[in-house]
Amino acid sequence: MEGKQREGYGEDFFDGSAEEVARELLGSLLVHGETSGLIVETEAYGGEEDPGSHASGGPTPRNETMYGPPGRAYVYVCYGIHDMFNVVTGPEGEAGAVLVRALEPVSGIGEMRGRRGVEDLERLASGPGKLTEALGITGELDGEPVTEGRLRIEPDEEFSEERVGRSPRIGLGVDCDRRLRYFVEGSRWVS
DNA sequence: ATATGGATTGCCT
DNA sequence: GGCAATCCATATT
Repeated sequence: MEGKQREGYGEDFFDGSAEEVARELLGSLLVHGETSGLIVETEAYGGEEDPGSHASGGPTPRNETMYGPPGRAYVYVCYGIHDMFNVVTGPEGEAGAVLVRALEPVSGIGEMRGRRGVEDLERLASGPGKLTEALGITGELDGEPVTEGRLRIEPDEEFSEERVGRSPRIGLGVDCDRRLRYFVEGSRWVS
């Protein structure tokens, strides 16, 4: 055998609820070109019943990707400056997504440093806007599958329950009770 | 047609 | 710790 390529997840992996997928994505590898990082922090966003979700007001041109098939990238601009990377979850027709908030840099670190203009490893991808800049992810990738192609999510590490921390989601003016943020406890790479 | 406010970051005091 | 930067979808007139 040669050219052994790591298997990515299938579309069915992302077909569950945003909460399930958010938990399961911890320890997966996010890959774009030569650059990649281990996912150490995520947040779950639901559909119309979730006041913190972009889909809380029903379908609009902006959030239409969230209603599409699972396993696609949902990328949008925040504060007019930063791109945010999410993966669509749940069945087509139902809105749901998981926001990836932080990565542990794995490969292409020189390229990431160049894009970020930062040397410090801990500041390379420890935040939702930082990791998209580090990996070169932009709105152009909105709707792209992460199961195949240039942008992929692959299985890598597994974190046991006691290593997984939870907290309310960050930066929302609503829903400060539910703990829909998942992160690797004690990781240096969390935002 | 115009006004508002973010799923943030980095630089300032 | 506080706040400006900066774009566009969405709400309001």
